[in-house]
Amino acid sequence: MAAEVRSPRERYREQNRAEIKAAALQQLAEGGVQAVALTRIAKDMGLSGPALYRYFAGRDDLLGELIRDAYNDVAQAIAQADDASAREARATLHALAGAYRSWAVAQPHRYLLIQGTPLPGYAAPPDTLQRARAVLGPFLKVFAAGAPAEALRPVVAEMDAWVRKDDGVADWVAQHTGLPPHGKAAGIALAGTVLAWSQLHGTVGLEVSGHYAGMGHRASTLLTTQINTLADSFRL
Amino acid sequence: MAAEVRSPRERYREQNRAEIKAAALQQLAEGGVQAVALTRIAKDMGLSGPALYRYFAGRDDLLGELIRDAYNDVAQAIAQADDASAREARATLHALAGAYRSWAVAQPHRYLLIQGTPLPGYAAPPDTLQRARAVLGPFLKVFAAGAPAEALRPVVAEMDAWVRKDDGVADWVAQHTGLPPHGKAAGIALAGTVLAWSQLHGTVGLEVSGHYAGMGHRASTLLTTQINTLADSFRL
DNA sequence: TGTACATCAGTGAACGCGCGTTCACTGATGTAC
DNA sequence: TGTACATCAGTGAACGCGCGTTCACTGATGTAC
Repeated sequence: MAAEVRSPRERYREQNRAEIKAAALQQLAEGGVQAVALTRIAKDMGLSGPALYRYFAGRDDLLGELIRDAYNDVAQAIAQADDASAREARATLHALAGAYRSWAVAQPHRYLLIQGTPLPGYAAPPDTLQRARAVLGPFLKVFAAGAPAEALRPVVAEMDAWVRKDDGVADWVAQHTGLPPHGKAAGIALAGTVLAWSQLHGTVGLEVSGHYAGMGHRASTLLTTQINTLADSFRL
Repeated sequence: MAAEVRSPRERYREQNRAEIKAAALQQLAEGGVQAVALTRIAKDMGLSGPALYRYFAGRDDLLGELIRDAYNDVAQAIAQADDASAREARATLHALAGAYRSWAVAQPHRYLLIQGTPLPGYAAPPDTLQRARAVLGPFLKVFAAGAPAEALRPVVAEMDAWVRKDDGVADWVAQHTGLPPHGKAAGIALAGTVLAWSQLHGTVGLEVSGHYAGMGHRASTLLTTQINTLADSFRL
């Protein structure tokens, strides 16, 4: 990404877009998605309502941007944890899971925006799947070297079949692991990643939704324990 | 529950309440919580809007009822699976988990109503916690006989401390297991239950939110595998 | 069996609200010669 | 350096919508004597 030269107008425009998004995020944090209202954003910024249509095609467009940003942001957080982590597989796994949880806990509304109840009537743009996969990418590499326990065999088998059938997922695996899609390791990597994702969503989703409130445990303990068990079952 | 004698008026009233709730559930299924609108329910039923205030104090009251019902319903589904299941612990666990998932998949909107993104501005009534616990109650009994693996020690320790501190949870455990709150088994039962809950929510929540769409695995395989692994780690 | 009253279901009008979005427009900023 | 034009940001008025909720009221159903 080369730093492009931008005209003053372009810079002004981008700054305003950013300000609109920031206001939208604040409303999201305060009252959920339904509270994100163009009219009110405009008022907050000292603009008239229609002015926002210079920057976004409409409410759905703005929400789509927030979703895009959230995916990119959490993906980046995990990629950073990946870079910064030790080489040892189990430690890396804990780092990745921790980054995922930290991101979510720090901004629950954004986590719920992308992983919570789907927005009724909102049609996700086609690149959403890729963005979602980018988030989980670093997990693939960790599990690729795993040796799954016997009990995990059914999941691995399904993943094997999947990666052979779906070119998109084969590319995804190849990109993060360098593995050919027809080897055993691809299925293992996918199995571990999906299991990790599911368990992450379980722990983090319940925590972020406030369902652990008044319960006598730390979510971090739960997560650490689950990750350890998962690592055990892949002999990492 | 004795079958009480009801006056015609009372029966009429209850039937109407039920019809209102049914209409609300339909709207919930079609457009999420935000689509549940008293005005439109009334129109669907051939009534004027204000008429509904004879039956519910307002929109929040109606939503509260839907939430109550959903908790009761899923709790009953799980209790039934408990009754119908074999005595063997692992089989029972699979039955409970399967019932949970089946209920959720059959009516995703109701699952999301109670386990999805919290409704902004909706204050859950105080008995909600008890209802939520009732759902998970049958799991306690299954895990009470478990022998948790070494890796689970931190979670068990926190649960031990919790059950000693919180009378509500001690009662809950005692009710479903007959265990005294200060024994080892209480903490084990809680640990298994919370872990199961978390993993159930992970699998089912992602499935119900449509995040597995286009993925090459069956959610049931994932769940079965996870439950097996969990049962292994408790030596069930 | 009949009358007087109380309870309850339901109506229609109205209030007040905020929303997304369109449209014709004004004025400022940038660009080409 | 100056002029003519094009582009763009932003406005104000307006449309149309559905919503939750209150209120005074009508008519039907139930109850007490």
